[in-house]
Amino acid sequence: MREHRANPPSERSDRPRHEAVRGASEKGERGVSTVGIKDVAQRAGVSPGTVSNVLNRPERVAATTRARVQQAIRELGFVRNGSAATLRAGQSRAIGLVVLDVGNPFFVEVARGVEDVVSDRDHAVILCNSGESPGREARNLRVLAEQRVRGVLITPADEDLSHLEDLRERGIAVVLVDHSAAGDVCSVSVDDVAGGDLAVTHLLDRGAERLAYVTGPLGIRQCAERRKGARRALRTAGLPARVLEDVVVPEMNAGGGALAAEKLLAGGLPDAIFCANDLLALGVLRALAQAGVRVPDDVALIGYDDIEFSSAAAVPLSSIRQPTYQLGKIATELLLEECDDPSGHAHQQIMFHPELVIRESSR
Amino acid sequence: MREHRANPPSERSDRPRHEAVRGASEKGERGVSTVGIKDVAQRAGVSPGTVSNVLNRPERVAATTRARVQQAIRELGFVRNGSAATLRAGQSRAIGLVVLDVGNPFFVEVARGVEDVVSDRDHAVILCNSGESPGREARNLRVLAEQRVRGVLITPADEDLSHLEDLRERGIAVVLVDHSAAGDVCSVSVDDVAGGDLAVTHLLDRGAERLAYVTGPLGIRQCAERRKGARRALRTAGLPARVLEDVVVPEMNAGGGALAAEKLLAGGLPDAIFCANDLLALGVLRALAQAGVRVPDDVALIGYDDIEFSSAAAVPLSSIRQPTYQLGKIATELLLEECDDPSGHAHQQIMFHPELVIRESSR
DNA sequence: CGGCAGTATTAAAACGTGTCAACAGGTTCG
DNA sequence: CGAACCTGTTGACACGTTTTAATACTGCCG
Repeated sequence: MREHRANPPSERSDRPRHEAVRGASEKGERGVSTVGIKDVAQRAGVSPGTVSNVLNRPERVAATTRARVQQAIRELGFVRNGSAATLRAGQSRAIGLVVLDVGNPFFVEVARGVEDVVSDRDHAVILCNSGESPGREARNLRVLAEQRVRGVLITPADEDLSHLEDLRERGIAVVLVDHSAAGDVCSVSVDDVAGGDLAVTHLLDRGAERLAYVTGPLGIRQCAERRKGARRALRTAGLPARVLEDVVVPEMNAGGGALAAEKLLAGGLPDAIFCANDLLALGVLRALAQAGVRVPDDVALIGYDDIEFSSAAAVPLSSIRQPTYQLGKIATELLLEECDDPSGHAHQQIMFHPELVIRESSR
Repeated sequence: MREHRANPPSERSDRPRHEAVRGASEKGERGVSTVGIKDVAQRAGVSPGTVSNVLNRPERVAATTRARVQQAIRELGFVRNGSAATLRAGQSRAIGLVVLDVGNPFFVEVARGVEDVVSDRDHAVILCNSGESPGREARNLRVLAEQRVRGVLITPADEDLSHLEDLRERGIAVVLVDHSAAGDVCSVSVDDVAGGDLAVTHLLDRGAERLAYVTGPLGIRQCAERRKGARRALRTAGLPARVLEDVVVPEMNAGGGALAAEKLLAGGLPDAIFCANDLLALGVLRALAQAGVRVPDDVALIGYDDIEFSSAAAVPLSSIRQPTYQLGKIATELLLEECDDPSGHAHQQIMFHPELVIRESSR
């Protein structure tokens, strides 16, 4: 097992590849030489083309031949070289999924929906994390383009969708996830304005008079839309926008929530806090508890996404529930449909409706 | 934008590819034809080899030439075809990471460690989820082998490591994560026996006399080792093994925890419960609370992993903390070291020590 | 002015698969 | 009995990049 193939092996012209493979039937002595479709063909006594057919259109080859080839594949331990296949085909059997935060259970659930659909069609999914940074997002997209993925599911980190347009010009289908868009692209989303409205209306019903909205950067569409919904709720109730204070933090996780809570504690607490996601809310909750503030008695709190942990929190968290798994599932179906028939495909914008879940934190 | 390249286009022999690309300088009209290294070369007035050099060893080409090539790349919107590069090189610039559960914050944290190291060396990481199923694990490994990844980081779903041996015979390096192993492979793990001991010793110190161990399948090494540690703690305290009842559930998540709690409620509650991970513990906690059982007054509870949510739980959860991020980081460094110099590489087994974190749930 | 030591660039040969036109052998039909 | 057809199989080529050995160019010294 020497010399696994260091980077520049330089001279390796005269290795007797076939013999090495054939002679290694005792296994363990095989060495690192890869066995290719040709080796299989030789072993099975057919041409490489037939082996390729067995792999890709098994129905076109006679049952007995097929069996012989498959046995040769097993005996030699052949695994198809995906790069060569992709190169030849012009497309890989993979799609990309670019999310804002893999640490967020919301996206993990979306990913489950994606994977379930994709693996049925034996494709693979390449999961990328943009961390809400447009820079990382761009790098991820470049990698996906290099890999020649069939399509990309993405929750964009900002409103600039020009990178996506570039992808589509290259023939890579794109579906927006949790982000609605103008017209000429598929998208699957949840009505965030309605969600924001739902949350704040609930807090107002409960008697809140001074509110805070804890959020990530407003460049992120979800954050901006939920804010819009929140303000709509105020208008409906006949209240001025100034009763809702924005608290913007750079990261939408528990750390960001803690930071927001510090700011609020320093500046005077409101009656009620609406957080742009549950991670923020959990961070706020913990920081408030440490400061001796009682939820919901001193401050009511509501989050967004209804992740699993919310119901198990110190104070079970009210939240806005979204059909998360469905989001991933439908988006993937749309994407694959577009991949399979790009010309006959009509772009769709699908929008789900969110749902209010009331728990202890705002009771 | 018609006909993106449907599956069997059948006749497309005489398309004038070059012209199509060159003529599309107004962009938007470009069509789907891909621009390759040759197009760039032609545009910049150099040979394809030079373009390749600009991409891979910029220092070998004169500054003025380099600039011209880079401009051509921009103008044409060229992105390198990763498959072709991989095919030629025999290896892709990617490593695989196979985890038991992407939904588990423990593995998400490991993944962060991996990604931070890997992106410094501008490689990519392909994240796969085995869902604790050996079958899915095997499929994932096959995909990774097809992609010709440089190496694989894996938390095996069972004790059968033969698939990994196959990979290594193909020249794909393997490092075990959170799993220690015999001798001829690198591994990075945490002493699970010590962790189990720590947890149960703590519960015994607190006065527990009848215990339960809530765990996933004992085929998973972590579960088995933690159990071993738990029993060692009993022996040390001079107690018989039968005071610790095993409650095995199929999935190590909150749902599994709830299931375990039902069983315990039906069969008579113990004094103290040790869960093989925090997700299970959170599930147990919630189910107990619903049944009106108070933690820690009626039952003490301790989890494992110390994920972020544990401290924010309804009853803040005691747990066993592991250096999770480090686990991913060190494992990746080991893997890349082995990839870079397979012959001069000595396999190492690194083992960290876990730490007891006491919170409300066992106070 | 010839030759020399660099440096910059090129041409051509791989890498392993998928595709497609062509063909062999067999069967059915007129 | 030959023609038309069908099924299985074949060979050769193309996919886009990297790499290596060879070649062109540039000053520079003898």
